[in-house]
Amino acid sequence: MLKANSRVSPFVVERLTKYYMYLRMISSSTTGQWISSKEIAAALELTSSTVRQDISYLSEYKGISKRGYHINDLVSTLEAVIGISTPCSAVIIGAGNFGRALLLHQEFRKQGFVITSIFDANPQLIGTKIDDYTIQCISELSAVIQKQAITVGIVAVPAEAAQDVADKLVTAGVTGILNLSVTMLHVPEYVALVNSRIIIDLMKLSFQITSIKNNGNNILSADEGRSYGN
Amino acid sequence: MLKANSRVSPFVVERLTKYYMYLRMISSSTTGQWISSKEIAAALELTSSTVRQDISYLSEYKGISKRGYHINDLVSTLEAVIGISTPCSAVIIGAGNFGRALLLHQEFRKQGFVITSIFDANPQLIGTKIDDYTIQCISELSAVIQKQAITVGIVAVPAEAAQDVADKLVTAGVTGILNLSVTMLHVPEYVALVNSRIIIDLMKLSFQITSIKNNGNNILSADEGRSYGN
DNA sequence: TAGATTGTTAATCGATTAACAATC
DNA sequence: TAGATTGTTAATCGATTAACAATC
Repeated sequence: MLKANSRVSPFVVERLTKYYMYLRMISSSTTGQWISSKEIAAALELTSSTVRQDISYLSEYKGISKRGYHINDLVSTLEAVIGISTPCSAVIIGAGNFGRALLLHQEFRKQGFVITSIFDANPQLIGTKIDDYTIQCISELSAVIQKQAITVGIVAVPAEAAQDVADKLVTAGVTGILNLSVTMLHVPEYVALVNSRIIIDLMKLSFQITSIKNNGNNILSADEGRSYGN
Repeated sequence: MLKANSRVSPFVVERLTKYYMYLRMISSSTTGQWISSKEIAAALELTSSTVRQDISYLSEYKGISKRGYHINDLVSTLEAVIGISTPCSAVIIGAGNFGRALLLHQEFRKQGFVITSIFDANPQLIGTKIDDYTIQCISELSAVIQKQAITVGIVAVPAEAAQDVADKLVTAGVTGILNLSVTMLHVPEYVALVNSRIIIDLMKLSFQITSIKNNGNNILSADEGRSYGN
Protein backbone atom coordinates (compact mmCIF):
# COMPACT_ATOMS: atom_id res chain seq x y z
CA MET A 1 0.00 0.00 0.00
CA LEU A 2 2.90 2.27 0.77
CA LYS A 3 5.68 2.49 -1.75
CA ALA A 4 8.05 -0.43 -1.32
CA ASN A 5 10.66 0.02 1.40
CA SER A 6 9.77 3.64 1.98
CA ARG A 7 10.08 4.53 5.62
CA VAL A 8 7.83 7.43 6.32
CA SER A 9 8.47 9.91 9.06
CA PRO A 10 5.98 10.41 11.88
CA PHE A 11 5.26 13.80 10.33
CA VAL A 12 4.03 12.17 7.16
CA VAL A 13 1.93 9.68 9.10
CA GLU A 14 0.31 12.46 11.05
CA ARG A 15 -0.50 14.45 7.94
CA LEU A 16 -1.88 11.44 6.08
CA THR A 17 -4.32 10.85 8.92
CA LYS A 18 -5.33 14.50 8.70
CA TYR A 19 -5.91 14.31 4.98
CA TYR A 20 -8.14 11.36 5.68
CA MET A 21 -10.17 13.17 8.34
CA TYR A 22 -10.47 16.26 6.20
CA LEU A 23 -11.43 14.48 3.00
CA ARG A 24 -13.97 12.36 4.77
CA MET A 25 -15.44 15.47 6.27
CA ILE A 26 -15.81 17.28 2.95
CA SER A 27 -16.81 14.20 0.95
CA SER A 28 -20.28 14.32 2.45
CA SER A 29 -20.86 18.01 1.90
CA THR A 30 -18.89 18.98 -1.16
CA THR A 31 -20.34 19.07 -4.65
CA GLY A 32 -17.21 18.36 -6.68
CA GLN A 33 -15.56 14.98 -6.85
CA TRP A 34 -12.04 16.27 -7.27
CA ILE A 35 -9.68 18.21 -5.07
CA SER A 36 -6.25 19.67 -5.82
CA SER A 37 -3.17 19.58 -3.64
CA LYS A 38 -3.53 23.34 -3.45
CA GLU A 39 -7.00 23.10 -1.98
CA ILE A 40 -6.02 20.48 0.58
CA ALA A 41 -3.01 22.58 1.50
CA ALA A 42 -5.12 25.69 1.99
CA ALA A 43 -7.56 23.88 4.24
CA LEU A 44 -4.89 22.34 6.43
CA GLU A 45 -2.43 25.23 6.35
CA LEU A 46 0.30 23.42 4.48
CA THR A 47 2.03 23.93 1.12
CA SER A 48 0.83 22.08 -1.95
CA SER A 49 4.33 20.61 -2.31
CA THR A 50 4.02 18.90 1.02
CA VAL A 51 0.62 17.51 0.15
CA ARG A 52 1.79 16.15 -3.21
CA GLN A 53 4.88 14.61 -1.71
CA ASP A 54 2.93 12.96 1.08
CA ILE A 55 0.39 11.52 -1.32
CA SER A 56 3.17 10.22 -3.55
CA TYR A 57 4.04 7.76 -0.75
CA LEU A 58 0.82 5.94 -1.56
CA SER A 59 1.99 3.54 -4.22
CA GLU A 60 -1.46 2.56 -5.41
CA TYR A 61 -2.70 6.03 -5.89
CA LYS A 62 -2.13 8.63 -8.57
CA GLY A 63 -3.62 12.05 -9.07
CA ILE A 64 -4.53 13.33 -12.50
CA SER A 65 -2.98 16.42 -14.04
CA LYS A 66 -5.30 19.36 -14.23
CA ARG A 67 -8.00 17.67 -12.17
CA GLY A 68 -6.22 16.72 -8.97
CA TYR A 69 -7.23 13.84 -6.73
CA HIS A 70 -10.49 11.95 -6.81
CA ILE A 71 -11.81 12.48 -3.30
CA ASN A 72 -13.49 9.14 -2.74
CA ASP A 73 -10.65 7.15 -4.24
CA LEU A 74 -8.14 8.94 -2.09
CA VAL A 75 -10.28 8.36 0.99
CA SER A 76 -10.43 4.62 0.33
CA THR A 77 -6.72 4.44 -0.36
CA LEU A 78 -5.96 6.22 2.90
CA GLU A 79 -8.45 4.01 4.66
CA ALA A 80 -6.57 0.95 3.50
CA VAL A 81 -3.13 2.36 4.29
CA ILE A 82 -4.15 3.50 7.75
CA GLY A 83 -5.97 0.26 8.27
CA ILE A 84 -9.34 1.71 9.17
CA SER A 85 -11.09 -0.75 6.91
CA THR A 86 -10.22 -3.74 9.06
CA PRO A 87 -11.83 -3.17 12.46
CA CYS A 88 -9.76 -4.21 15.43
CA SER A 89 -10.73 -5.17 18.93
CA ALA A 90 -9.47 -3.26 21.92
CA VAL A 91 -9.65 -3.35 25.70
CA ILE A 92 -9.39 -0.45 28.13
CA ILE A 93 -7.37 -0.81 31.29
CA GLY A 94 -8.39 1.62 33.99
CA ALA A 95 -12.00 2.44 34.77
CA GLY A 96 -11.38 5.98 36.00
CA ASN A 97 -13.04 8.94 34.36
CA PHE A 98 -10.87 8.69 31.32
CA GLY A 99 -11.36 5.01 30.81
CA ARG A 100 -15.11 5.41 31.15
CA ALA A 101 -15.27 8.30 28.73
CA LEU A 102 -13.35 6.38 26.10
CA LEU A 103 -15.50 3.33 26.59
CA LEU A 104 -18.59 5.38 25.85
CA HIS A 105 -17.04 7.46 23.10
CA GLN A 106 -18.99 6.73 19.96
CA GLU A 107 -16.27 7.86 17.62
CA PHE A 108 -14.04 4.91 18.49
CA ARG A 109 -16.39 2.40 16.98
CA LYS A 110 -16.81 4.59 13.92
CA GLN A 111 -13.05 4.48 13.42
CA GLY A 112 -13.05 0.72 13.56
CA PHE A 113 -11.97 0.21 17.15
CA VAL A 114 -14.38 -2.11 18.91
CA ILE A 115 -13.92 -2.04 22.64
CA THR A 116 -14.78 -5.40 24.11
CA SER A 117 -13.88 -5.08 27.80
CA ILE A 118 -12.75 -2.73 30.53
CA PHE A 119 -10.48 -3.69 33.42
CA ASP A 120 -9.52 -2.20 36.76
CA ALA A 121 -7.51 -3.17 39.82
CA ASN A 122 -9.83 -1.62 42.40
CA PRO A 123 -11.87 -4.41 44.07
CA GLN A 124 -14.71 -1.96 44.73
CA LEU A 125 -15.18 -1.35 41.03
CA ILE A 126 -14.88 -4.92 39.83
CA GLY A 127 -18.24 -6.38 38.92
CA THR A 128 -19.95 -2.99 38.64
CA LYS A 129 -21.37 -1.96 35.31
CA ILE A 130 -20.77 0.88 32.87
CA ASP A 131 -23.40 0.80 30.21
CA ASP A 132 -23.39 -2.82 29.08
CA TYR A 133 -19.85 -3.46 30.22
CA THR A 134 -18.97 -5.16 33.50
CA ILE A 135 -15.67 -3.98 34.95
CA GLN A 136 -13.34 -6.96 35.09
CA CYS A 137 -10.42 -7.65 37.38
CA ILE A 138 -7.04 -6.90 35.90
CA SER A 139 -5.90 -10.40 36.81
CA GLU A 140 -8.09 -11.65 33.99
CA LEU A 141 -6.50 -9.34 31.42
CA SER A 142 -4.12 -11.84 29.81
CA ALA A 143 -6.70 -14.58 29.57
CA VAL A 144 -9.27 -12.30 27.93
CA ILE A 145 -6.77 -10.89 25.44
CA GLN A 146 -5.69 -14.33 24.38
CA LYS A 147 -9.13 -15.88 24.25
CA GLN A 148 -10.67 -13.02 22.30
CA ALA A 149 -7.59 -12.25 20.17
CA ILE A 150 -7.57 -8.61 21.23
CA THR A 151 -5.10 -6.52 19.24
CA VAL A 152 -5.10 -3.16 21.03
CA GLY A 153 -4.75 -2.13 24.66
CA ILE A 154 -5.72 1.35 25.82
CA VAL A 155 -3.78 2.23 28.96
CA ALA A 156 -5.73 4.61 31.17
CA VAL A 157 -4.22 3.83 34.57
CA PRO A 158 -2.12 6.05 36.87
CA ALA A 159 1.54 6.56 35.92
CA GLU A 160 2.89 4.12 38.53
CA ALA A 161 0.90 1.20 37.15
CA ALA A 162 1.31 1.95 33.45
CA GLN A 163 4.51 0.05 32.60
CA ASP A 164 3.28 -3.00 34.42
CA VAL A 165 0.05 -2.97 32.45
CA ALA A 166 1.97 -2.44 29.21
CA ASP A 167 4.17 -5.46 29.96
CA LYS A 168 1.11 -7.59 30.57
CA LEU A 169 -0.42 -6.41 27.31
CA VAL A 170 2.72 -7.18 25.33
CA THR A 171 3.10 -10.62 26.87
CA ALA A 172 -0.53 -11.39 26.19
CA GLY A 173 0.09 -10.50 22.56
CA VAL A 174 -1.45 -7.16 21.62
CA THR A 175 0.03 -5.48 18.57
CA GLY A 176 -0.71 -1.90 19.56
CA ILE A 177 -0.94 0.25 22.67
CA LEU A 178 -2.56 3.64 23.09
CA ASN A 179 -0.93 5.21 26.13
CA LEU A 180 -2.98 7.78 27.97
CA SER A 181 -0.89 7.73 31.14
CA VAL A 182 1.79 10.30 31.79
CA THR A 183 4.76 7.94 31.61
CA MET A 184 7.11 6.75 28.97
CA LEU A 185 6.26 3.17 28.16
CA HIS A 186 8.87 0.76 26.90
CA VAL A 187 7.62 -1.84 24.48
CA PRO A 188 9.34 -4.09 21.94
CA GLU A 189 9.64 -2.61 18.48
CA TYR A 190 7.14 -4.99 16.98
CA VAL A 191 4.41 -3.38 19.09
CA ALA A 192 2.90 -0.09 17.90
CA LEU A 193 2.80 2.62 20.53
CA VAL A 194 1.10 5.99 20.45
CA ASN A 195 1.14 8.37 23.35
CA SER A 196 -1.84 10.60 23.81
CA ARG A 197 -1.51 12.69 26.90
CA ILE A 198 -3.90 15.48 27.45
CA ILE A 199 -1.91 16.67 30.45
CA ILE A 200 1.08 17.36 28.23
CA ASP A 201 -1.22 19.27 25.89
CA LEU A 202 -2.59 21.27 28.79
CA MET A 203 0.93 22.25 29.70
CA LYS A 204 1.70 23.27 26.15
CA LEU A 205 -1.37 25.46 26.29
CA SER A 206 -0.25 26.91 29.59
CA PHE A 207 3.17 27.61 28.11
CA GLN A 208 1.69 29.45 25.14
CA ILE A 209 -0.63 31.48 27.32
CA THR A 210 2.25 32.45 29.55
CA SER A 211 4.45 33.52 26.70
CA ILE A 212 1.68 35.50 25.04
CA LYS A 213 1.16 37.25 28.35
CA ASN A 214 4.88 38.00 28.73
CA ASN A 215 5.74 38.88 25.14
CA GLY A 216 2.48 40.24 23.89
CA ASN A 217 2.52 37.59 21.21
CA ASN A 218 2.80 33.91 20.64
CA ILE A 219 6.33 32.70 21.15
CA LEU A 220 5.77 29.87 18.73
CA SER A 221 7.25 30.90 15.43
CA ALA A 222 4.79 31.55 12.63
CA ASP A 223 1.61 29.55 12.92
CA GLU A 224 3.26 26.35 13.90
CA GLY A 225 1.58 24.48 16.63
CA ARG A 226 -1.52 26.50 16.03
CA SER A 227 -3.00 24.87 12.99
CA TYR A 228 -5.09 21.79 12.32
CA GLY A 229 -2.44 19.63 13.77
CA ASN A 230 0.29 20.71 16.04
CA MET B 1 11.84 33.71 31.99
CA LEU B 2 12.81 32.64 28.52
CA LYS B 3 15.89 34.20 27.01
CA ALA B 4 15.07 37.60 25.54
CA ASN B 5 13.54 37.48 22.06
CA SER B 6 14.17 33.80 21.63
CA ARG B 7 11.42 32.16 19.68
CA VAL B 8 11.28 28.57 20.62
CA SER B 9 10.02 25.89 18.31
CA PRO B 10 7.05 23.73 19.23
CA PHE B 11 9.51 20.88 19.58
CA VAL B 12 11.31 22.68 22.35
CA VAL B 13 8.05 23.55 24.10
CA GLU B 14 6.96 19.94 24.00
CA ARG B 15 10.23 18.70 25.43
CA LEU B 16 10.31 21.33 28.15
CA THR B 17 6.93 20.14 29.36
CA LYS B 18 8.23 16.59 29.36
CA TYR B 19 11.27 17.54 31.39
CA TYR B 20 8.90 19.10 33.85
CA MET B 21 6.68 16.00 34.10
CA TYR B 22 9.67 13.72 34.39
CA LEU B 23 11.54 15.77 36.99
CA ARG B 24 8.45 16.20 39.09
CA MET B 25 7.93 12.48 38.97
CA ILE B 26 11.43 11.63 40.11
CA SER B 27 11.75 14.49 42.60
CA SER B 28 9.51 12.66 45.05
CA SER B 29 11.25 9.32 44.79
CA THR B 30 14.87 10.04 43.98
CA THR B 31 17.57 10.30 46.63
CA GLY B 32 19.94 12.70 44.86
CA GLN B 33 19.25 16.37 44.39
CA TRP B 34 21.09 16.69 41.10
CA ILE B 35 20.56 15.29 37.65
CA SER B 36 22.74 15.53 34.54
CA SER B 37 21.65 16.22 30.98
CA LYS B 38 22.84 12.70 30.23
CA GLU B 39 20.48 11.17 32.77
CA ILE B 40 17.49 13.19 31.59
CA ALA B 41 18.33 12.26 28.02
CA ALA B 42 18.51 8.57 28.85
CA ALA B 43 15.16 8.64 30.60
CA LEU B 44 13.38 10.44 27.78
CA GLU B 45 15.26 8.86 24.89
CA LEU B 46 16.97 12.01 23.71
CA THR B 47 20.58 13.12 23.37
CA SER B 48 22.23 15.10 26.14
CA SER B 49 22.95 17.84 23.60
CA THR B 50 19.28 18.36 23.00
CA VAL B 51 18.57 18.50 26.71
CA ARG B 52 21.31 21.03 27.38
CA GLN B 53 20.28 23.19 24.46
CA ASP B 54 16.64 23.15 25.52
CA ILE B 55 17.50 24.09 29.09
CA SER B 56 19.73 26.89 27.87
CA TYR B 57 16.57 28.67 26.66
CA LEU B 58 15.68 29.23 30.28
CA SER B 59 17.41 32.52 30.94
CA GLU B 60 17.13 32.37 34.69
CA TYR B 61 18.54 28.96 35.07
CA LYS B 62 22.06 27.60 34.92
CA GLY B 63 23.40 24.13 35.52
CA ILE B 64 26.66 23.57 37.34
CA SER B 65 29.64 21.87 35.77
CA LYS B 66 30.29 18.42 37.10
CA ARG B 67 27.06 18.31 39.10
CA GLY B 68 24.39 18.96 36.54
CA TYR B 69 21.02 20.54 37.30
CA HIS B 70 19.45 20.98 40.71
CA ILE B 71 16.22 19.06 40.33
CA ASN B 72 13.96 21.22 42.48
CA ASP B 73 15.31 24.47 41.10
CA LEU B 74 14.80 23.28 37.57
CA VAL B 75 11.28 22.16 38.40
CA SER B 76 10.38 25.58 39.78
CA THR B 77 11.93 27.35 36.83
CA LEU B 78 9.97 25.21 34.40
CA GLU B 79 6.87 25.73 36.50
CA ALA B 80 7.25 29.47 36.09
CA VAL B 81 8.04 29.32 32.38
CA ILE B 82 5.16 27.01 31.62
CA GLY B 83 2.94 29.04 33.88
CA ILE B 84 1.78 26.21 36.11
CA SER B 85 2.33 28.32 39.19
CA THR B 86 -0.49 30.73 38.35
CA PRO B 87 -3.71 28.72 38.27
CA CYS B 88 -6.15 29.65 35.55
CA SER B 89 -9.85 29.20 35.26
CA ALA B 90 -11.40 27.21 32.46
CA VAL B 91 -14.80 26.23 31.14
CA ILE B 92 -15.78 23.13 29.18
CA ILE B 93 -18.11 23.41 26.23
CA GLY B 94 -19.83 20.15 25.42
CA ALA B 95 -21.22 17.82 28.06
CA GLY B 96 -20.77 14.61 26.09
CA ASN B 97 -18.67 11.78 27.40
CA PHE B 98 -15.47 13.64 26.78
CA GLY B 99 -16.57 16.83 28.38
CA ARG B 100 -17.77 14.97 31.44
CA ALA B 101 -14.59 12.98 31.78
CA LEU B 102 -12.47 16.09 31.64
CA LEU B 103 -14.69 17.83 34.15
CA LEU B 104 -14.11 15.04 36.62
CA HIS B 105 -10.45 14.51 35.80
CA GLN B 106 -8.52 15.23 38.97
CA GLU B 107 -5.26 15.89 37.21
CA PHE B 108 -6.52 19.12 35.68
CA ARG B 109 -6.83 20.85 39.01
CA LYS B 110 -3.40 19.54 40.03
CA GLN B 111 -1.97 21.22 36.93
CA GLY B 112 -3.53 24.51 37.88
CA PHE B 113 -6.57 24.43 35.63
CA VAL B 114 -9.68 25.09 37.67
CA ILE B 115 -12.82 24.23 35.76
CA THR B 116 -15.64 26.48 36.81
CA SER B 117 -18.52 25.57 34.48
CA ILE B 118 -19.69 23.22 31.77
CA PHE B 119 -21.95 24.19 28.88
CA ASP B 120 -24.04 22.38 26.32
CA ALA B 121 -26.54 23.21 23.59
CA ASN B 122 -28.86 20.27 24.19
CA PRO B 123 -31.98 21.51 26.07
CA GLN B 124 -32.44 18.10 27.66
CA LEU B 125 -29.08 18.32 29.37
CA ILE B 126 -29.31 21.91 30.53
CA GLY B 127 -30.01 22.14 34.22
CA THR B 128 -28.95 18.55 34.95
CA LYS B 129 -26.01 17.99 37.25
CA ILE B 130 -22.63 16.33 36.92
CA ASP B 131 -21.05 16.07 40.33
CA ASP B 132 -21.44 19.59 41.73
CA TYR B 133 -21.73 21.22 38.34
CA THR B 134 -24.99 22.19 36.70
CA ILE B 135 -24.87 22.05 32.91
CA GLN B 136 -25.49 25.55 31.62
CA CYS B 137 -26.92 26.70 28.33
CA ILE B 138 -24.36 27.71 25.74
CA SER B 139 -26.19 31.01 25.29
CA GLU B 140 -24.82 32.01 28.69
CA LEU B 141 -21.24 31.26 27.69
CA SER B 142 -20.11 34.79 26.91
CA ALA B 143 -21.66 36.29 30.00
CA VAL B 144 -20.09 33.70 32.30
CA ILE B 145 -16.65 34.08 30.72
CA GLN B 146 -16.74 37.82 31.10
CA LYS B 147 -18.18 37.91 34.59
CA GLN B 148 -15.80 35.28 35.96
CA ALA B 149 -12.79 36.35 33.91
CA ILE B 150 -12.30 32.86 32.49
CA THR B 151 -9.07 32.48 30.56
CA VAL B 152 -9.35 29.04 28.94
CA GLY B 153 -12.05 27.32 26.92
CA ILE B 154 -12.01 23.57 26.39
CA VAL B 155 -13.87 22.72 23.19
CA ALA B 156 -15.45 19.26 23.40
CA VAL B 157 -18.31 19.66 20.93
CA PRO B 158 -18.89 17.91 17.58
CA ALA B 159 -16.84 19.11 14.60
CA GLU B 160 -19.68 21.11 13.03
CA ALA B 161 -20.13 23.29 16.10
CA ALA B 162 -16.49 23.76 17.01
CA GLN B 163 -15.56 26.87 15.05
CA ASP B 164 -18.68 28.64 16.22
CA VAL B 165 -17.85 27.88 19.84
CA ALA B 166 -14.27 29.00 19.30
CA ASP B 167 -15.46 32.32 17.86
CA LYS B 168 -17.67 32.86 20.88
CA LEU B 169 -14.78 32.08 23.21
CA VAL B 170 -12.46 34.49 21.45
CA THR B 171 -15.03 37.27 21.41
CA ALA B 172 -15.75 36.74 25.08
CA GLY B 173 -12.04 37.14 25.75
CA VAL B 174 -10.37 33.84 26.58
CA THR B 175 -6.61 33.72 26.06
CA GLY B 176 -6.33 30.01 25.34
CA ILE B 177 -8.31 27.20 23.74
CA LEU B 178 -7.84 23.46 24.08
CA ASN B 179 -9.43 21.92 21.02
CA LEU B 180 -10.66 18.36 21.42
CA SER B 181 -12.85 18.39 18.33
CA VAL B 182 -11.68 16.98 15.04
CA THR B 183 -11.60 20.26 13.13
CA MET B 184 -9.07 22.91 12.43
CA LEU B 185 -9.97 25.96 14.45
CA HIS B 186 -9.04 29.43 13.31
CA VAL B 187 -8.27 31.89 16.06
CA PRO B 188 -6.42 35.22 16.15
CA GLU B 189 -2.73 34.93 16.89
CA TYR B 190 -3.05 36.46 20.32
CA VAL B 191 -5.04 33.42 21.43
CA ALA B 192 -3.15 30.24 22.35
CA LEU B 193 -4.46 27.12 20.68
CA VAL B 194 -3.57 23.50 21.31
CA ASN B 195 -5.20 20.64 19.48
CA SER B 196 -5.58 17.39 21.34
CA ARG B 197 -7.40 14.86 19.25
CA ILE B 198 -7.48 11.32 20.41
CA ILE B 199 -9.10 10.25 17.15
CA ILE B 200 -6.03 11.37 15.22
CA ASP B 201 -3.89 9.41 17.66
CA LEU B 202 -6.05 6.35 17.21
CA MET B 203 -5.49 6.59 13.48
CA LYS B 204 -1.77 6.92 13.94
CA LEU B 205 -1.90 3.77 16.02
CA SER B 206 -3.91 2.04 13.35
CA PHE B 207 -1.40 3.13 10.73
CA GLN B 208 1.51 1.72 12.72
CA ILE B 209 -0.28 -1.54 13.37
CA THR B 210 -1.05 -1.89 9.69
CA SER B 211 2.48 -1.24 8.61
CA ILE B 212 3.93 -3.62 11.19
CA LYS B 213 1.55 -6.24 9.86
CA ASN B 214 2.55 -5.57 6.25
CA ASN B 215 6.28 -5.07 6.69
CA GLY B 216 7.00 -7.17 9.71
CA ASN B 217 8.34 -4.10 11.42
CA ASN B 218 7.49 -0.59 12.35
CA ILE B 219 7.56 1.71 9.38
CA LEU B 220 8.44 4.64 11.56
CA SER B 221 12.15 5.18 11.27
CA ALA B 222 14.18 4.36 14.36
CA ASP B 223 12.29 4.89 17.58
CA GLU B 224 10.62 8.06 16.55
CA GLY B 225 7.03 8.29 17.45
CA ARG B 226 7.49 5.48 19.89
CA SER B 227 9.16 7.18 22.81
CA TYR B 228 7.97 9.26 25.74
CA GLY B 229 6.58 11.80 23.42
CA ASN B 230 5.72 11.20 19.82
C1' DT C 1 44.50 18.64 40.72
C1' DA C 2 41.87 15.66 37.43
C1' DG C 3 37.83 14.74 35.38
C1' DA C 4 32.95 15.27 34.71
C1' DT C 5 29.60 18.13 32.93
C1' DT C 6 28.11 22.43 31.48
C1' DG C 7 26.87 26.15 27.61
C1' DT C 8 27.55 27.15 23.01
C1' DT C 9 29.29 27.02 18.34
C1' DA C 10 29.69 24.53 14.11
C1' DA C 11 28.43 20.37 11.39
C1' DT C 12 25.00 17.20 10.15
C1' DC C 13 20.84 15.46 9.19
C1' DG C 14 16.26 15.41 7.65
C1' DA C 15 11.86 17.81 6.69
C1' DT C 16 9.82 21.23 3.90
C1' DT C 17 9.56 23.96 -0.11
C1' DA C 18 10.52 25.62 -4.78
C1' DA C 19 10.94 24.62 -9.36
C1' DC C 20 9.82 22.43 -13.50
C1' DA C 21 9.24 18.89 -17.05
C1' DA C 22 5.49 15.71 -17.97
C1' DT C 23 0.70 15.33 -18.91
C1' DC C 24 -4.22 15.45 -19.09
C1' DT D 1 -4.35 23.87 -28.21
C1' DA D 2 -3.39 26.28 -23.77
C1' DG D 3 -3.11 26.03 -19.16
C1' DA D 4 -3.68 23.82 -14.76
C1' DT D 5 -1.92 20.45 -11.91
C1' DT D 6 0.60 16.47 -11.18
C1' DG D 7 5.07 13.72 -9.53
C1' DT D 8 9.68 14.32 -8.59
C1' DT D 9 14.24 16.34 -8.24
C1' DA D 10 17.10 19.82 -6.28
C1' DA D 11 17.53 23.74 -2.97
C1' DT D 12 16.46 25.55 1.36
C1' DC D 13 15.46 25.76 5.86
C1' DG D 14 15.50 24.40 10.50
C1' DA D 15 16.06 20.87 14.13
C1' DT D 16 19.26 17.78 16.15
C1' DT D 17 23.77 16.32 17.24
C1' DA D 18 28.80 16.46 17.80
C1' DA D 19 32.53 18.73 19.50
C1' DC D 20 35.01 21.32 22.68
C1' DA D 21 36.60 25.19 25.53
C1' DA D 22 35.14 26.82 30.04
C1' DT D 23 34.50 25.56 34.70
C1' DC D 24 33.29 23.62 39.09
